[in-house]
Amino acid sequence: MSLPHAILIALLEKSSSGLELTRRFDKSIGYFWSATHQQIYRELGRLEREGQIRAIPAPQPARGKRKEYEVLPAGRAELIRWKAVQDEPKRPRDPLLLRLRASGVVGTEGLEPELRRHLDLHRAQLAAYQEMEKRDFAPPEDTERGRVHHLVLRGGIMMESFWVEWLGEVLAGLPGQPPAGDEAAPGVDYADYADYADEAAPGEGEADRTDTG
Amino acid sequence: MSLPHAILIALLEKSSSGLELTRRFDKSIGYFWSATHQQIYRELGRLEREGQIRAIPAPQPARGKRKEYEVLPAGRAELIRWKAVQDEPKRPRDPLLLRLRASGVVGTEGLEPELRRHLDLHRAQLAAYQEMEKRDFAPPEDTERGRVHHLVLRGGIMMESFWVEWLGEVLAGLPGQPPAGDEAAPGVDYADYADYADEAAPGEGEADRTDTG
DNA sequence: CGATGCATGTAATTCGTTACATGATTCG
DNA sequence: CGAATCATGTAACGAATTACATGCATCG
Repeated sequence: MSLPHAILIALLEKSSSGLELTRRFDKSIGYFWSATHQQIYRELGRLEREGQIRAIPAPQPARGKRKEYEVLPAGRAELIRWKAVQDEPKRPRDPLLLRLRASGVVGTEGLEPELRRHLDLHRAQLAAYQEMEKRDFAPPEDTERGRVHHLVLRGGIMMESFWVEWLGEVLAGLPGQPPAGDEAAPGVDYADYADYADEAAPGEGEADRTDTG
Repeated sequence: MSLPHAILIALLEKSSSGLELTRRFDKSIGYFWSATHQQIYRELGRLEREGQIRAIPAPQPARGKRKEYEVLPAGRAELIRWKAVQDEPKRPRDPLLLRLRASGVVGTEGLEPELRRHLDLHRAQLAAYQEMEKRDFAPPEDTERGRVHHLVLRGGIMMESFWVEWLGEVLAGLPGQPPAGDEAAPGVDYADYADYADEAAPGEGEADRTDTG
């Protein structure tokens, strides 16, 4: 539940209207926390009701009219509180990895173009980040915020590098049919293999479970 | 919307009961697609109603009794269809990155222990994956499924390596206060800076878009 | 004054999370 | 028998996604 905090951060960096926030969530902030305008308006309403932000009074407020929000002391306090909260790293949930794994049971047909497409997208995003780094972050960082933003951008760069590298490895390793043999290699049973990989638990080597063996 | 497909994959690899699936989703499959038993039971019900899977007939079915599911032809067909579907890479949504960015506006106090904790967790996960790789995947891969599982595991390894590397960089760069100066460096305005970083859009510099990739 | 784009919202649905409920099995 | 454990579920809620609705501003 971090969307309200993402909004507080964005507003502390610069007071904005709902649509401006939406635009900013398509750029820098959105590079690691995305949100649609519907989510944003809903949260803005909630945060205002709770007294964490307020709409800067306008001369003639009206429905379809621009409304700029700023963070109130309660909002800043909430963000400081939340900043130090502990929370477990979430397991990734990536459909592409799932599609790859599906290839293990129903074949790889049709997957390769999608892998290539993603590789291109990640390459482009990586190039964009590197361009930003070159342009916006010169070596001697002189503000706390500058250092932090640079570290976050480094995260984006390294994350995209990971994708580019891994997708390259997959594309190199996937279409390579077995050098001379067939699909079903001798002596290996599919179901057993699945069992094997599933049961190979990482740190549980000491406990010897007698029931399943 | 990939949970049903994750379940189809798991069941094709090995027919299982709901609880067995839950356990398997804590291991290999869960390393890139997590699910709780409540989600799993709900989906199993839905998939069965839709004729994609069936419960293997038991001698005496009863409520609290083990029920094993297997995939029906319709389910396999659906998985084959879904496997080739195009879909955009999702933007990451990571609270830790958000907390780091929050440090840019409300200070870094209290964040460092959390960063260290995550670093340790990712180091442990990386070690576990590397152990699995060493144990389960010898160089000459002889089945399609073996190759695929290995590539997926490589993804896990490289992803965890990314975290370890990046968190190391953050911990090295974060607490380093400005060598001799103060928080607010001369000549830099916070609001302008935020604006600057936000407006630095990636793909819009058509003028001199030097091809870096 | 009507069309277009900008800006702010509502509604419906689906997916994920948390808490709880109940039946079966095993073991002392 | 009763407690602990395994196994299968229900219910309620919150967050995210998708589709739709409405009001203002400008320009011809």
